Amino acid sequence: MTITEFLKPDSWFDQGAGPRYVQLRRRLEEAIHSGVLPPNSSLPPEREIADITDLSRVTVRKAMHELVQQGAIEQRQGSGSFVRESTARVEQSLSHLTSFTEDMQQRGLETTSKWLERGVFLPTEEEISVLSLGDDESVARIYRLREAGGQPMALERAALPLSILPNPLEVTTSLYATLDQIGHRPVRAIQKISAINLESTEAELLNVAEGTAGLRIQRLSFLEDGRVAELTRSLYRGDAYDFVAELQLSG
Amino acid sequence: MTITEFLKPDSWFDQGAGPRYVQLRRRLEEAIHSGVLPPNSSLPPEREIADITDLSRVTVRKAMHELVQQGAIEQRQGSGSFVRESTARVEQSLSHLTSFTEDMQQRGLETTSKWLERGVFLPTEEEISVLSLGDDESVARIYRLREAGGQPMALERAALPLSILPNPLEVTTSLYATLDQIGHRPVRAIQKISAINLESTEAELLNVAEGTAGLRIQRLSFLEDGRVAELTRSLYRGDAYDFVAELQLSG
DNA sequence: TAGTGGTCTAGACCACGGA
DNA sequence: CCGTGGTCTAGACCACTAG
Repeated sequence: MTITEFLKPDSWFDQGAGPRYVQLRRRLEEAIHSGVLPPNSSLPPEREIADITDLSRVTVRKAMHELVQQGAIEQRQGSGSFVRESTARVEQSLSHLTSFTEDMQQRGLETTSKWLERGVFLPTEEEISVLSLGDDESVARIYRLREAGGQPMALERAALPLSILPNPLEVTTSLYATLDQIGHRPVRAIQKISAINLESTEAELLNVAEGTAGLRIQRLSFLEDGRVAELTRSLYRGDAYDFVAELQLSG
Repeated sequence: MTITEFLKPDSWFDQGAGPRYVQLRRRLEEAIHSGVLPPNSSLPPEREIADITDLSRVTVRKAMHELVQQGAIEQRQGSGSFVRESTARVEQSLSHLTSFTEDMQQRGLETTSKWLERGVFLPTEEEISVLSLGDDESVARIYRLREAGGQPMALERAALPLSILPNPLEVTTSLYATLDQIGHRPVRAIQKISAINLESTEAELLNVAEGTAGLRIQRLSFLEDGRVAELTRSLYRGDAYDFVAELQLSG
């Protein structure tokens, strides 16, 4: 069964069964799940789908846009539309304070970082108050794209007082390993997790479609002596990450 | 400054500064953040915006669709487009096992439930294995839309062995309160959190746009004696919920 | 250079909501 | 009833990719 045959509208298109783009999207989902369109295979060009199904290209695009947003397919300008391989999900604990690099190493995944910003900067109002910075105290900032197993996984933007991390350029792979070396490894953190639709810039860096759901995480971590060590805001790919927490009945 | 003046394209539209729908979306975001369009105010009709900006309605719709997806505005067929009130975010702990109802009560929010399914059913394969059901053992299922302070907050689908909850119809508000009464309150749980784009059915129930980011949570909870008490899959509104976890350095 | 997805238009009809 | 958003079309041009 070729996809061209599979899309011939006589067999599935039902006048009056809801919007046509919804029906087409469902049909394409079926094709993917049934194996008519295996992972990494290419879909017919939009114009051809429009032709086969007797729909306009705008309508076809609307159906495909939803699949892109779901993460089911990927569109590359000038090249075509392709079924995405479902990426293996990675789990991260929400009770143990671990380092991304160390965490991934334990799973046997290579990690790399693309540096987007790294250095010493004038702090924002928020950083001054959250990190308890003194007057004229600068802040170390590290902004990077973290990848594991060749896949972009998260955007991480960390801010630390210079008293904790005097030289941000020392950080090459693991921030926590660097902090450990200079005796400033955090022992406790508060983390806030929410879901957002990724905006275009971020989505592009993470190699997902604009509007894809991601996890936004704000972490505030503390040294043993109670000093704030780090304020980090991260965006994780929703399709690649699960956070796992263990809960106890509160006394 | 009226919104009509604010949208006159002479002042902001820049030929060659990216797609027009992006420029229009940005301009509308500005209008909302600057107060030209206060919360709950109505936007001009799509056709009128198209007229003012000298764009086609399709392009205007594309810009507005993104705002809908961001949760910035809301469109009501036959009525119009409106600026959404930013809903206060609710925080839920990821270290203490609490009940939704009790949690909200503590914040002074009234909770209500819309029952979508409640009763005794034949278990799925997954339920049999996860809940350790015996042959011919049925399962109690509770599926409901949870609201707090008049706002839909989450969709919750719980499955419990009948040995834990013999009569699901007893559950009127708080599942955990009911379990407490019959001596089956869970003391521990494992929770898995991920981000997804909400599909149309779910989005509609939660009163957000299709494709909006939501938090998917799977919770497996246990009684004191180690028996599995409950398998719950929930979808939380991403714009209304933050999950908060406290992390410790793992030994 | 040919073929792909990305953007954009003008115009049509439908479905729903409120006066 | 009218005005709103929702769906849909045919056709155009641009931007990018690959052979």
